[in-house]
Amino acid sequence: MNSISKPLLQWFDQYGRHSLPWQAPHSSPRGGQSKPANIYHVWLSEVMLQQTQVSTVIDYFNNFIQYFPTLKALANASEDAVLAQWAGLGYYARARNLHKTAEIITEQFQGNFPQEFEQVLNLPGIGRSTAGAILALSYNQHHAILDGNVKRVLARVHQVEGHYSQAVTLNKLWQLAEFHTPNNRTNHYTQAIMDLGATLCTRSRPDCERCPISNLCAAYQNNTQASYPQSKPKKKKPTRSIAMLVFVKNNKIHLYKRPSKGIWGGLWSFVECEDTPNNIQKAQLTFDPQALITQHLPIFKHSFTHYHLLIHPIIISCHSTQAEFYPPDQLELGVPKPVEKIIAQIALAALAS
DNA sequence: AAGCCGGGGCG
DNA sequence: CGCCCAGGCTT
Repeated sequence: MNSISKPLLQWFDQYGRHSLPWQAPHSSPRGGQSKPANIYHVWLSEVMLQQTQVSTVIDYFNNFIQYFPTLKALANASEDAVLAQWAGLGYYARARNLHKTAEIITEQFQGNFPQEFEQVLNLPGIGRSTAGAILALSYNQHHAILDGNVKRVLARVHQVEGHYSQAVTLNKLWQLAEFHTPNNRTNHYTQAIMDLGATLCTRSRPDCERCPISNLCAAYQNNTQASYPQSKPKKKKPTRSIAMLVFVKNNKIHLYKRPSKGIWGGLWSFVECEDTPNNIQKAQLTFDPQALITQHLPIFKHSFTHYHLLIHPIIISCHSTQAEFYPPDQLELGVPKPVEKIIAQIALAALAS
């Protein structure tokens, strides 16, 4: 069996992505880099890029390193300050683990990012693929990665049967990933196979005519590109309905910090309950017996990977509660996207009145 | 092995 | 509307 690494590396030198914000500047195509990669940047980008597309990450990455220029700065920040810059990116456990890892590295590794695979793998939020990517991209260590791009490329090259949510398929893909990863230029190869997946070997309409490894690709030879990777067995998504109670007092709104476990963990949100009159009344009275509903905003839908959420925002004015209230126009707290949406609507309504 | 965890973009 | 994205953690 032939490795795809040689033609892939050759293609990468000319057509790969060499100027992403987290890549070392002036990385020369062949033979090493004039400047070493900043492992803090590589680590941060790898975490941000988990289940998130490059185009989405770029702005968040640039903003994040403005606020937290170094690993030390990140470790010294509060979790809320980190979450505030992560808000909108999703999968908030990533941000909490990022912050925790910065603290661990500061305390246990004297502030230096570990260079041993097992140590990196043990850090929270870093699994097998991310650990391999960090060490390969930063130090040219010989490790395989297996992200969405690599899975798709290898599934096509080898016509791998089954979906990678099944352990058998995943193991096969890891074996193939390790087989193809070369001993030399592992850093460039790692970038190259991701670039190939992102720019040519795309999910729909792959550009096989420009692909440097089409002569090694079983799917191309058999014209079965559309059948790989095989699609995931689908399941129906349930729908839930909640009310978000926007308690207002002196032009400020009440928010509470959600528990780290569960949806929007660690972010700040409105009091919520099941969207029924009884539950709403109960929640309202519990918060403040004197509270009065002043407005119902239209119900809108927010979808997750595994369920749909119908959100019914209700504006409630109150007076006699001791709870914390915050000025909506200068929040320094991370809030979920739907909360941000509701706050924007309130601001508009206030402007109109 | 399966479920959970966001938000956006695309066909 | 369904699918997937530079996945990892929990159950």
